[in-house]
Amino acid sequence: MKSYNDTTYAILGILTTECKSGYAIKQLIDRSLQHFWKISYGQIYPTLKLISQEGLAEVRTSTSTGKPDKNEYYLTAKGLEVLKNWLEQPIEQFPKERNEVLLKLFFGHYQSEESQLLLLQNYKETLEGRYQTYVAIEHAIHQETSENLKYWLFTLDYGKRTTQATIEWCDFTLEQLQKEE
Amino acid sequence: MKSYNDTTYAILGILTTECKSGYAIKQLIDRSLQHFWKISYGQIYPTLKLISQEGLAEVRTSTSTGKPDKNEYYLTAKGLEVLKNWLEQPIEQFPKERNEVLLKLFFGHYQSEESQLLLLQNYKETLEGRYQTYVAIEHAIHQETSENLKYWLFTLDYGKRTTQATIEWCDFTLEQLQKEE
DNA sequence: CCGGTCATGTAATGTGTTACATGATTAC
DNA sequence: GTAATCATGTAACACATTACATGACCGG
Repeated sequence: MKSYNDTTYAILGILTTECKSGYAIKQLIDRSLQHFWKISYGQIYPTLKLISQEGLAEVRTSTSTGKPDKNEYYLTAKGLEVLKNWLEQPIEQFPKERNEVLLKLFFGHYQSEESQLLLLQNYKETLEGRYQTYVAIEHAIHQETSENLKYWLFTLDYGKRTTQATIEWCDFTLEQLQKEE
Repeated sequence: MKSYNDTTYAILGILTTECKSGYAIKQLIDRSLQHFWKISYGQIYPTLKLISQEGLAEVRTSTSTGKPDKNEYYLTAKGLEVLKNWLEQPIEQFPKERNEVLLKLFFGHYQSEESQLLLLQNYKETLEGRYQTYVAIEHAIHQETSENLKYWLFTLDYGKRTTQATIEWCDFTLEQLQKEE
């Protein structure tokens, strides 16, 4: 079976939900998957074009008053098959992040103490904001009765746990840095 | 001040250590920074060329018997200044990872149970291996008396804490998945 | 009338990976 | 002899970001 990149599979997966237009896909990712996936319009629209060219989805243009026209993509049987096949494949390369905060801290010897503290304080604030977002999403989707709910909660739990651990690391590291002053 | 990409700053930072050749840089990153940074030779060698062209480092070729020649790059005053300047700049965009495991789990409704379990079990094993690596590095560098030691331990602590939290999430999620069978 | 949201798309650029090419030495 | 480590580099390709371009509607 022909293989595509992860961006394509992500979009294919989202097309199984209520989100069927480029704009809606961007929104869903930014609002609900932002802690483990990101995407730009520059990827979405060309990929949607590819998906329909490959016969993985059908385009239907829907018009509604008061809003611009939108192109909605509906998965075909072939599209669903490609998605399911990808889901069954093992992952060869487990994710390796690239974290600029850690990179700067690694070279902390050449950095001023103010910058070190500011770096970690800002990171911590960002993480606390994220944590609150996860809690808010959790409450919001708990109402739903989708088949997907269970899995969505798993990914939220991942976000909460790793964010919490990182916040604790920030606290500990800040403490260590301030102790020596 | 002219700005460069993070890869360039990462290399500039490493040139402050004992690692001064392309090969040594690759080794250091793969062995000690692998939980928050990664790089390929296809980035290293062109970037080193850029760094010397910009006058941020000087190249000296060292010959030793039994080994190929190597090009060693020594930071110039300008190079150190550029590095320090970057370290003082705040981070605008805090890291957002892209995690294929979570992406697949998010679409778990379309995945077989075996695949779900295998995905998480493999992920967990990988994480446990990583954790052991961090512990090993921690022991290895504890001997050193470098000025950098403190900061290196902070980044290792980050690795350990977030990996541990993710392992616990794997356990919890696996339990939930198996409960329903 | 201005900013926000809805909506689609392209082009240029930036960044990263992979495959290829080369070749010496060392240890088994 | 053959695999591993040391060592450098390029070219093709894959992938992602950003800026640009367009335009309607709605609320204040």
